Amino acid sequence: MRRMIETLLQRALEQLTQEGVFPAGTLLPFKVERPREKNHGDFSTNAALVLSRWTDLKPRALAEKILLALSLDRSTLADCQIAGPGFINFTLSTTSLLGVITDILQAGTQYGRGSFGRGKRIQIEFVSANPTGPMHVGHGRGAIFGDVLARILEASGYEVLREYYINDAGHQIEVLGNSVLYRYRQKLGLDLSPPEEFYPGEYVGEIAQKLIEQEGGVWLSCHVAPQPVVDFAVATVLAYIRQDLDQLGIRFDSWFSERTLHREGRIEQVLALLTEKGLLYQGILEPPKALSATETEEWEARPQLLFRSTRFGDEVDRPLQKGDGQYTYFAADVAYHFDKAQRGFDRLINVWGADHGGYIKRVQAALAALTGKTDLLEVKLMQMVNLTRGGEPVRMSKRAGNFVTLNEIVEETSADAVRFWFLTRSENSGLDFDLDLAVAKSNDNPVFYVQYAHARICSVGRQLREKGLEEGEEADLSLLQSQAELDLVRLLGSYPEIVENAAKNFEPHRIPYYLIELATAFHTYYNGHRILESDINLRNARLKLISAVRCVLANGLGLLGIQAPESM
RNA sequence: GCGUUCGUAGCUCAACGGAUAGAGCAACGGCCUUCUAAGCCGUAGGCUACAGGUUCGAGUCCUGUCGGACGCACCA
Repeated sequence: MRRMIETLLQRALEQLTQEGVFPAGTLLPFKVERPREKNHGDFSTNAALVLSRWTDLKPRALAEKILLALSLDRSTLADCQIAGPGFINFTLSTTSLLGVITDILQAGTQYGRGSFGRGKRIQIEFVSANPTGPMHVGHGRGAIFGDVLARILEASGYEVLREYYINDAGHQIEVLGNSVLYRYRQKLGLDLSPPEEFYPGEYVGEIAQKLIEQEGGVWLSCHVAPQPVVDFAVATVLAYIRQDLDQLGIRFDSWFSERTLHREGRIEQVLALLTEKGLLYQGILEPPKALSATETEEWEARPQLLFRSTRFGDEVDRPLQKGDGQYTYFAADVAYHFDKAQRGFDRLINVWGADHGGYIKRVQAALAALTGKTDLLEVKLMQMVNLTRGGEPVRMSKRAGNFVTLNEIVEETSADAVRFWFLTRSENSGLDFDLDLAVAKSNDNPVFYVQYAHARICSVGRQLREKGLEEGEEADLSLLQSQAELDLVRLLGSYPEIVENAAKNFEPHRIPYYLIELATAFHTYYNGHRILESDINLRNARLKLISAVRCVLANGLGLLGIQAPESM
């Protein structure tokens, strides 16, 4: 419907160009959108406002001309008026408005799906939590965001690959291995002092126990974790992570191991490419400004292998090798992102925590250097989750082992509740998660409100059958005339645009907000109108309407990975 | 110090550069002999942190100030 109005306007503008109102060949941008205020019609365009600068006319005068040039079909567009500073507002005829009910019932689960992403491949990397411990709430936010974004993009026609980057190389992994080995030897009766660095969480002991059960005391005499122990530890932690993800209904298409980059010499390959381009050099970095005076004194200037990321907008050049000659995490990440680029995706999305914000420029610099493309990668930063209990902040530290795991939270509440809670904020605003509120399953979490609307509609269906009645195949929709009914229909009609906007802007939170609005409109309607009227025609028309509502609620909840219960 | 990001009702948050800035919670007052009251209706609550600028039009874009969060080699 919006497209139709756009086309109509386009034609009118072409005509006006021929008449000399606009200079020939000018680009004439304008927008058609649904006005917030409902007495501004069903659709509205800012064309006259935006385009008046190309003419001598005032916006309202130009709007007059556009209006005259429009060839309107009165059976679809009942009214068309100039309002405010020069908006042109379109009002649909009731027949055409009510038509969406039929559209929805025909399309079913397909309603709201779009095709603008068709033929494009998009990769989304998310979670990528280090396999050194269970997932915590912060990971959960990224996990849910990434999962829902993927679903929304798929619903828009994209081919989406969900990938998890496993940081299974580096110092942290050694620490994990040594932590497990320490517990393992302790459990087997050795009296030991803990290693200098180790993870204290309970899960470390569990892994050690499993190791004993599986392999007995073969590693008892080791002081440093041998590779098989490290591998065992990583594999077990990854299994925990998969469990947590399963519990939230999140799956990945691809698990990419950092270690393979090292093992297959991929880092050397990408460094060779950068060398060819003259972007590597041995240099000495300035001490960071953040250091205090004493820290600056301790700063050890040493030559390192550096990448000229400043040429691509980064603040300083970035080291690719550590003092001991090992590659930095960044070096592996350059190789990883080059690999992604070579896999031929049209777009890459990374979902990262806000604490990685300072990392974006250098990765984009690396991609720009290697591929020449500057807009291939989009990074969505998830702001921090502040965990509170009864309003008091809960301090979390992996080092101290006192963090609250994602698993605990999901168990205490539900996957649906956690999903909705996280999704009803835009990703770049901080998020407070109060354990007591979430556990209370109160109305503070509107997921129940939306689900309840769905359950209520299903309940009407049950009532209908209990009374031995049937929903008619055909219904006279023109009987739907009340304000509440038309409001509901308007909302139903806007759903596809909501999904499209969510996909285009990478903003999943638009869906839950829409669903709350739709549920509100439904609850209002339900309280004021009886569906199971004695008049069969009215009843059938209303049944069609609420079936359409049920369908959109189910589709929307489906996009969020949330259940649409038939009863509550 | 530099960078990123945020600042909207008492609280938690919405608002593709559009028209009179909206929800939920909390507060107050109503609605269950009828399809689920996990619901509905109403009242109250705002100089969108502050000051300039761009625009026909700014919570939204630009500059500055104030305040919070996150980050700033040799971790990942």
